[in-house]
Amino acid sequence: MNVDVIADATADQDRKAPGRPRSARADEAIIAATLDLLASGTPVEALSIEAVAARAGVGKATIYRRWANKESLIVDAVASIKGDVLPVPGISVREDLVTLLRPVGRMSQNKFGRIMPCLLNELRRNPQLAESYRELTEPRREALRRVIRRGIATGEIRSDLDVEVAVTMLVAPLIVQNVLAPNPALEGVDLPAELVDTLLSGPAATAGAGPVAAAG
Amino acid sequence: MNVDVIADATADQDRKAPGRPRSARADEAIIAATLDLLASGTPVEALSIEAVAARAGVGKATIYRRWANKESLIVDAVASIKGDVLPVPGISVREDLVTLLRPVGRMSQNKFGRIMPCLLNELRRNPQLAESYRELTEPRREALRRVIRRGIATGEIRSDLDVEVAVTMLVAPLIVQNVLAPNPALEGVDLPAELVDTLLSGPAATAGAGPVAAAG
Amino acid sequence: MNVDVIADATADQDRKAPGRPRSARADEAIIAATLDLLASGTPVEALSIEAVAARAGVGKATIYRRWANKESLIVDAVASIKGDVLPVPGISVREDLVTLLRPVGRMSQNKFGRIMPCLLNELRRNPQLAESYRELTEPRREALRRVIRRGIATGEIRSDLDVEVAVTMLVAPLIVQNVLAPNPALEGVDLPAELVDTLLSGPAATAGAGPVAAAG
Amino acid sequence: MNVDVIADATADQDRKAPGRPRSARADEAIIAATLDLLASGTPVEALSIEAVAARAGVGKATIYRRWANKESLIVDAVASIKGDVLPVPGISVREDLVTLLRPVGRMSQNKFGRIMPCLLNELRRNPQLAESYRELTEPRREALRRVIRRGIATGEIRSDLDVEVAVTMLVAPLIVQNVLAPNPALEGVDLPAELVDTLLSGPAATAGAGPVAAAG
DNA sequence: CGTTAATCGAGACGGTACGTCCTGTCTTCGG
DNA sequence: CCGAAGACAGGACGTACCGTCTCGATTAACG
Repeated sequence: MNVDVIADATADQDRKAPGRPRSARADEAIIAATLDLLASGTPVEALSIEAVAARAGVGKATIYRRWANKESLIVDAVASIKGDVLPVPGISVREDLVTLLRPVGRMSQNKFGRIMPCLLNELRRNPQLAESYRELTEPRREALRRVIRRGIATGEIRSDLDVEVAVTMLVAPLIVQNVLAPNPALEGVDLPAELVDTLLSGPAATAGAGPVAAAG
Repeated sequence: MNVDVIADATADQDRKAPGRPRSARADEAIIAATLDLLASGTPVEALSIEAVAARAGVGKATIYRRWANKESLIVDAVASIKGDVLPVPGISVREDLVTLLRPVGRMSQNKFGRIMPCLLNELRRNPQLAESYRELTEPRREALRRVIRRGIATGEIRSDLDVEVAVTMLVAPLIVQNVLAPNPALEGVDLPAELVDTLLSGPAATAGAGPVAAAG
Repeated sequence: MNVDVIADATADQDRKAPGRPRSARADEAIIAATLDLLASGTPVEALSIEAVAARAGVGKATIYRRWANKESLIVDAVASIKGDVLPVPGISVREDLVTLLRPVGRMSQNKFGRIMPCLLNELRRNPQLAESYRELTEPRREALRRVIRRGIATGEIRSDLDVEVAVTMLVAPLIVQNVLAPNPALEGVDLPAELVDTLLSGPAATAGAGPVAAAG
Repeated sequence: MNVDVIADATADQDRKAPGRPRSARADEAIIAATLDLLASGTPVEALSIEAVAARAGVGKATIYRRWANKESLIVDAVASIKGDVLPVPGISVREDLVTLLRPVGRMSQNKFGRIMPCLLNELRRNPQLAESYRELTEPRREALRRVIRRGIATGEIRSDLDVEVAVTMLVAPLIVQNVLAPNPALEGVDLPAELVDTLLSGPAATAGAGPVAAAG
């Protein structure tokens, strides 16, 4: 969130600031330039204010007047893309989970996906950015949680599952595979489907008979 | 890989290079200094060759003579720590898996763990570093695979499990939780144990007959 | 000459440059540091921009923004010391000449004298520095010329003398003796007086009538 | 003088050193390379041992084994060119002096002349180089002295002249004009002739009457 | 005639300075 | 007051030499 906007909001909603008001166009141009640069591959550590200012057609001071440092600019830029709406789930629990996970497995193909990987290294160091990150991913995690709970209610999923752990086991492999250190052994695999099957003890659902029964 | 080693390999394995040979002590000092700086918190992007040279007591040219750039120095430095041996697993499959996963959950407490997080952001961009990373983690993954296969053989684990997917579902959540974006909802949880339980015991509970019972 | 001054002179004398103007304090600090280092014995070839920047409390870029290289910085630094005023001459032509030459014979004892010798080697290569040098020495040469012309007018000096050649014959031996290659055979000699006597009195002695006698 | 030769001379003239003797070809190649580089414009301060070694086809250690530093190499290199013989003087004293001075006025056209200017800056700092310089110039000065004394004996030159001062007054202007800081006011002048005329009280010789007499 | 030892070219060593670039801050101008 | 422009101090970059050192290979005199 823009520092001035915060200040204005907490101090005086109605009174006009003296002098020339800040240009909303500049705000937008700066945020857009930041996202553009991140999406076009610039790693966060190499994202220079100078480059952002140049691409936004704005003076460096104009950026520093609004954000205290590079990190908070990035936090705001990231927070601004929260709009990306979520797909609506389907009918079968298994199908719904796979549907929800699939875009995570194709992260490198949308804007959100191209920006995220650049930020991951900063998450450890920057709690605010981590917060923004969580705010962005939370709706997706919540959707997963809802489907899992629905599955438990309908008996499609066993009831002793820790929902949070389950969600993490579904999402984390995709993040690691797509964003950090792709494992060549998993390259051709339809990972979202495999993950769901593995978690939900596929055999019971796919063959009608669990592996133990088959082995017995 | 060291530039000279490359040269030797492509040219002539046996003939000695003319002139004074390169100092092995310098090699070691440079690698050690690099790892020290990484372990002491310096982020990869802020690791300067100048600082490495100073800490190693070495001229900058001595570094540039061996490595073309910062990245390949880091690749070699990382590759050099592969020595960290693995703990030997125990008896019960469930216990063995938890034992193997536990150190991953405590990565921030050993040298390897303090260095790794600094590198993750580079993995996407630098295939060589990614290769080094995989070489380092592969023995740990292989140990997990062996235990899982043993469990399948003894009937403690259902046989339809894709071993690679299972390994990833165990490891990835720990990496994400400890290194990237800790999820506050999982903060107090004994994640290694929860992961193993979620993966292994689920089917047993839903199918009415656990693998242990079947094996008994 | 400062690069900016050049730019202004060739482009537009009146229009202000955009952006923050250059700091006059930095200019002065850089020139002062340069002269300090030269005067304290640093030979021109060992004068490093890095040292100048450090002593001036200035970034290297601030120096390179103003001067393209070390040489032109030195040219400007030298040009800036032209202020050293000249002593006023006395009454007798012979005495006046000796008075004017004496400081040249004691160059190693004043600031100007300690800096000059460091520059001589550069004069051949650097026409701009040679120009600065000439601008600094010209007032002194002009003073000598005036005295010689006065002597010719009053009859104290023979009238066929080429003034420029005479000035050079007085000054060059002192430069060579004090700055370049002292001749041991002239070590104890009061060179300024000897030079004037040799130049002026010679003809008088051979012709039987000294200039003073002629003027008396 | 070569460091080893010194050692041999002071210790034991006859006993041969054990081991492989030093290569005379290397000595010559190094000296020649040094003079080449100096003559081809490289200023003394920019003459790198590395360049000398490269041009001589010799290792750097081969140079440092013989000379303690760059300066003493240059001293020896300069000393090695003393061979340049002097022209023989003519009949008239005035003509002889002009003949002797003329080559000094054309220094930039022979090898000696192209090397000398590079050295002048070092003379102040390096007594050994100054000594070499004096040894090289002394024969020329001595020739001038002899002619001047001959002129005094024959009555062509007045007898009260300090010979050393006179020599300096003839030579120093040429050095300054040709090597250090050429005075534009003297550019078209036949300086050697003018100097001799000015010193020898030209009028007496050219017009038969001294200036004082003419003015009286 | 083989041993011996100082030489040779080559090149790595720890340093220092180079001139460039970019950082985040600051200071001025014109609108 | 705002925007743009650009100077500010600082510091890392990768290169070039410095003068020293260390290597394997020569090479000449001594034994």
